[in-house]
Amino acid sequence: MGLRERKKQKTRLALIDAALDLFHDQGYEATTIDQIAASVDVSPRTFFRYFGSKEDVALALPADSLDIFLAELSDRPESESPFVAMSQAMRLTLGAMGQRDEADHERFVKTRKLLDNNPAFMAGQMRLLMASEQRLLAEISRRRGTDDLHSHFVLALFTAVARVGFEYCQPDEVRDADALARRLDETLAIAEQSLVPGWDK
Amino acid sequence: MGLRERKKQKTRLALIDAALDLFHDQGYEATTIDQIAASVDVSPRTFFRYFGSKEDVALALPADSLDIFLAELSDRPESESPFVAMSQAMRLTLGAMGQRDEADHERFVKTRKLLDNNPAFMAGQMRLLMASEQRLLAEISRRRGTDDLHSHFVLALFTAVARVGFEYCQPDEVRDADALARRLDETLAIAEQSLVPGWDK
DNA sequence: GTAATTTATGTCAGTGAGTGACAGATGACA
DNA sequence: TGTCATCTGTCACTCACTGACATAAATTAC
Repeated sequence: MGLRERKKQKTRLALIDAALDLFHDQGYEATTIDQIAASVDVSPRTFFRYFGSKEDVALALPADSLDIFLAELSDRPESESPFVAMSQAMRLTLGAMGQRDEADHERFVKTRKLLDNNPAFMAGQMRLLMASEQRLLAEISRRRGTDDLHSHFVLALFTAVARVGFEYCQPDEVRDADALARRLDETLAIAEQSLVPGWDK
Repeated sequence: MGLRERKKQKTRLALIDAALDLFHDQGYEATTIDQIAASVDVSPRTFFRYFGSKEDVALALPADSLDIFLAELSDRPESESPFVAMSQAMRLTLGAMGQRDEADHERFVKTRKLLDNNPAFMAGQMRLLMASEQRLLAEISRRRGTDDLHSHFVLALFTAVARVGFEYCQPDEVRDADALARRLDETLAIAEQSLVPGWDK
C-alpha cells in the first residue's frame, strides 16, 4: 500500500475521531462540518470527499461492520438455514469488533454512545441496512431455494432481532462489543423460543 | 370549527397535494420548497409552519395513519395478546384508509407510489414509528404484564411484519388501501405459521 | 533523477433546507 | 367596533452539500 493510500486512511480515521469527539462534547446538531474539518486541518470540501454527509461520518463504523457481516455471511456453510447463518455471521462480526486494536474499539464505543443518545440515528442505520437489502435477500432466497414473500419475512425478522439486540440500553450501561454480543445472544434466545423449528426453511 | 381552523386545514391539504404532485412529476429531490409554496400561493416560511421538513410533507399521510393506528390499538379489548391487538388495529387502520373520501384516498395512493419509487423514505417511516415507540412499548408491556426484553422483541417483530406488508411490490402493482390490506394479511399468515402459540404472552 | 501523468486537495461560488425576529394582516370575541 | 390572539410575509441568517477549476503532491515512465 502506497503513501497516498496510507495518508487517506489516516485522514479518514482522523475525521471520524474528530467528529465523534465533537459530537460527544457539544452534541451532533451543534457540531458543524467546518468544525470537524478544522480540527483535522482539512478543508470542508475535503470532508465531503471522504463522507457523503454529516450522518455518514457518524455511521462510518456501523457501515464497516455491515461490510464485515456480509463477508461473514458469505462464508457460512450451505447447511445452515438463512436465520442461523445470519445469526452466526452477526456473532462473528461482533466478535471481530471486540478483538480490534485499542483505537478502533474506542471508536466503536464512542459510536455506540452517540447512537444511544440520539435515537434519530436508528433511521440512519436502517438506511444503511436497506442499501444491502438486495444482497441479503438474494442470500436468503438462495439458501431457501425460493424467492417469495417468506424470504422478505425472514429478512425483516432478522433485522428486527438485530435492532433489539443493539438498541434499548440503560443510560449508564457499558456498551462495548462484548456487552452487545451478550445482548444479541439474549435476544436470539427469545427468538428461538418464539419460532417454530424450521420456520425459515 | 371556526373559519380560521378550516382555512388551516385547507392550506395543509393544498400543500400536501401540491407536494405529492410535484414529487411525482419531477421527482422528490428536484422539487424545492419554494415550488411547493408557490403553487399554493403561500410563502416558503409558511410551509415550514405546517411541516417541519420536506420529508414531513411526504410522510404526512403515514403520520396520520399512525395516529389512527394508535387510537385503534387503545380500543382493542384487554383479552387480546399484544401481537393480536396490534394486528387487528392495523387491519382496522387500513380499512379506514379504504373508506375515506375520494380526495383522501387519492393522496393515499399518491403517497404509496412516492414511497415505492424512493426506498430512502423507508428510513423516514422508521423515524415516524420510533417517535411512537415508547407508547407502543408501554401498551405491549401493559398487556403482557411485564416490561422486559421480550416486550421489545414483540414490538420489533410487529414492525417487521408491518414493513414487509407495506414494502416490496411489483413495479406496476396496484397499491390502494385494499391491496395493502391483502398483503398485510398474507404477511400476518406467514408470521402466524412461524410463531409458536402464546409467544407474545 | 527528471518529466509526464494521475489523483487528492483548496478555493470559490452557488443552491436549497431550515430558523429566528419582527411587522402587518386576519379571524376570534367582547 | 375595537381589542386581542393568531396567522402570515419579509428579511436576514446559518449550515449542509455540490460543481468547477486551479494547484499541489504522489505515482509512474523514461
